[in-house]
Amino acid sequence: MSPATTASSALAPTLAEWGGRIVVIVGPTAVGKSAAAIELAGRIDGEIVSADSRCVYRYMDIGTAKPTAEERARVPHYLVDLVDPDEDYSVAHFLRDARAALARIERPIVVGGTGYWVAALLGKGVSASVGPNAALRSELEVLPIEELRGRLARLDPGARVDPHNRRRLIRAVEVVTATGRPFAESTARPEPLPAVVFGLTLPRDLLYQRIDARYDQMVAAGWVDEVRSLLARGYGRELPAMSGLGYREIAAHLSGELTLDEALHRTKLRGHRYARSQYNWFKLDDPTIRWLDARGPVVDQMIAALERGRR
RNA sequence: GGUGGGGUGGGUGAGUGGUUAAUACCAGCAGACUGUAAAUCUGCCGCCUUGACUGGCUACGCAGGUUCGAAUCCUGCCCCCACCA
Repeated sequence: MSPATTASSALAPTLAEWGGRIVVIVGPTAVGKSAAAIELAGRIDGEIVSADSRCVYRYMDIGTAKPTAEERARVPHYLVDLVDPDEDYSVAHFLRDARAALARIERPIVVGGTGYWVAALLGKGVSASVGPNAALRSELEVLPIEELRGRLARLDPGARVDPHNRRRLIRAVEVVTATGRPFAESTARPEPLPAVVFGLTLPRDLLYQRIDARYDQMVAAGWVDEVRSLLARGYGRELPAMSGLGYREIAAHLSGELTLDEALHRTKLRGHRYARSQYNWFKLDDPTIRWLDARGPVVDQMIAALERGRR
């Protein structure tokens, strides 16, 4: 429970009063989701549930644009700094933890750019309750892809999986092996959570400018040292946690493979691509998302929409 | 001034007579998504045309030439790089 709750709960509608709907803020990277969420939280006495696959890792703060200590002191944040960079954390953990958080927060604001996670939380996503099988994975990893396809076809002739996508093929084999049932039947569909979803967006060229500027700021804020200390702690760049934009590039710079400028440049370009791909989860023509131009008074607009929704 | 190397589609850069609108990568655009999701994978990507299979046009520094046919061979010119003077 937030420290501010007592003071303002009389004024702020609870989740139940909003028809039990959870506020969700989505949008591409660097569009301003976090800032908007923090401002919104301050005004409605809300608490933030992060749906960001990079913010769950400890020691990775600058490059993931993790909310700062000050921000976290002002507004409670959930699902941040949960695991060390060499630990497993994936959508299943997220669903478990996010649901647990939602269950004990009165006015949750889910904020995140990880489309798959948000979709899963809202009930659109699916996930089989089969954990990773490291031994099997490493065995399949080195198999020629045709053999991998053949293996899945023998286990489950009807499985529909992208035949080019090794990772998906492996996952399907893993699931079918564990359950002994067709892949399609292993779908676990979580019950949908009622939500009001706000999307923040910007024209592409402006968004790219903001992405670029943000990476410049991150470097100025000591991002290179952050990566250096991660490596020094023994967190190698091959870790999934290190797949966050820029970490491997900066690691390559630290080992002399790239100049800092080259590393930064590549990171920016990957950032553009990432932003683009986020629109595949949050589509501008999705009628369930209330899109707002990030240049506008988005928090006012959100509050107005929520007020309207109450009546 | 001389010698050698080179000028290819937004960028880098393959290609050395036909199967080449032209490999690949990047950028850009669109899409997929059952425990790595900031991951992984797919499609498009000269111009015009067709709903589509298609059809047409223009292209590999510039200008000529050889050839049935040239980005690829020859000649001249322009520009760039390296070395020599």
